[in-house]
Amino acid sequence: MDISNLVQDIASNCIKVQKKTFLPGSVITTYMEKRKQICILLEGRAELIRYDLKGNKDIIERFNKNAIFGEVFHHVNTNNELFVLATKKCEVLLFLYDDIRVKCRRNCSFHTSLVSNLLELILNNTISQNTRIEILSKRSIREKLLSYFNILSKKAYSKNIILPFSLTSLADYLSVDRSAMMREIKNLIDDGIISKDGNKIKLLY
Amino acid sequence: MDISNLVQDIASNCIKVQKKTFLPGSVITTYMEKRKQICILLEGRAELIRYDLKGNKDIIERFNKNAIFGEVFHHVNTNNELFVLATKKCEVLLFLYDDIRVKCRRNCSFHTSLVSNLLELILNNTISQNTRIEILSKRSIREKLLSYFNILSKKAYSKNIILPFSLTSLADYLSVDRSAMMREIKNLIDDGIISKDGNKIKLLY
DNA sequence: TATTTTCTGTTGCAATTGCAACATTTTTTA
DNA sequence: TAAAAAATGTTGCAATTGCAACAGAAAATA
Repeated sequence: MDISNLVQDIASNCIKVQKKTFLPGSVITTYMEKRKQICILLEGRAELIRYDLKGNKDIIERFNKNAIFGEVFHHVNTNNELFVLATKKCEVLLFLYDDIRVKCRRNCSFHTSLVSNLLELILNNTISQNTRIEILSKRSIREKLLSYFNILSKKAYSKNIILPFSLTSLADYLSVDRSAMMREIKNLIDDGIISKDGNKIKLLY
Repeated sequence: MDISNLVQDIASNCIKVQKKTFLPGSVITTYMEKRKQICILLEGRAELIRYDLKGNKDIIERFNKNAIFGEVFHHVNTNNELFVLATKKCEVLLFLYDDIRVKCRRNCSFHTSLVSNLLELILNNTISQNTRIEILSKRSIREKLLSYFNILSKKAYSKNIILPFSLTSLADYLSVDRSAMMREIKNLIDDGIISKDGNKIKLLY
């Protein structure tokens, strides 16, 4: 999908869509009840975070290019605020869901196209979410790892896969303790189920 | 959201949207690569299932009224087929994503409205998914339970909550062993954090 | 290039969890 | 309403996991 056309259109159209730049460390948005904001990350990297009761920083999600996020996608409560922080320089499209939904009824072609683009972005997001849920549903670290490796393998049409992020991030994604995950990876290697060279994994079954 | 208008419209319109009835036990759809089907459950109850390597029936998701599902939402592989089975009598709307996406560009008001409705359904689905992911991300059964109870409590604006499904289903939803969950619920009661009467839970903090 | 930060890898230990196997109660179905 | 099925509740035990605390390698930054 190409969002650049969309951005072009926006420049010459009516609804309240903002394009903004955020420097690393700055707050792109906060989620608070009933604002229904949608953001599209055109460029850069950001994190959805929350500070828990003990004051620990809790990274809930990481966003890369083409990610779509915002409070419309979350059940937000007043007493646990969520922030989106830029971790690299970000270009972001910001608008309100209601602006899209309501004005669409006027049958303006631009909005139709925006909704259609939106649909595609959200759909991609949904697929990733379903994948993650399926992995998180597994009961053991071993099953989580294998399930994740299988998905990567099928996407790549190969038994040789390259982890798209660091092992530390992988542990976050699988939502398990990193050292326990490392131990389990070692077990998988010892059991002859996989082999590993850096961030390259080979499935041996 | 009211989907009945949408269904009415469909009767008098052009795209290939089917409305079908399924009896309990029958297969509503199977997910196979690259068909991009979308289904909306107007009435009834269904389950997304898979048979794992050992032949165990694996319930991946449960669908109720207004649920939206279909292979567009999943990364599907040829060798692990997914089925949607009706568990009660179901009324289902079936169509292909591409039929919606492509014809929308012709700027027909019905399709615009369908896409807009679709957007809303998918958005609801995304919110549920994010909620579930947040819960599944917790490392212990206790945290999972509390996190889930909190969400229910905030939705209900009350410390008194009613579980929307059985404890057995709750264990499935949290993706933990049922007996271990029961034990942890007892611990929460013993520690004076919650009280419980049947499917009614009271948060004591 | 030197220094700081992040990432990888490892281990012991205690706590949590899944599993299996029950009895009992409630709900559904014939 | 009787019988079957599903849900609840409980427990011991073994396996898995998280946690803490390291050391060394690699990457990022000044």
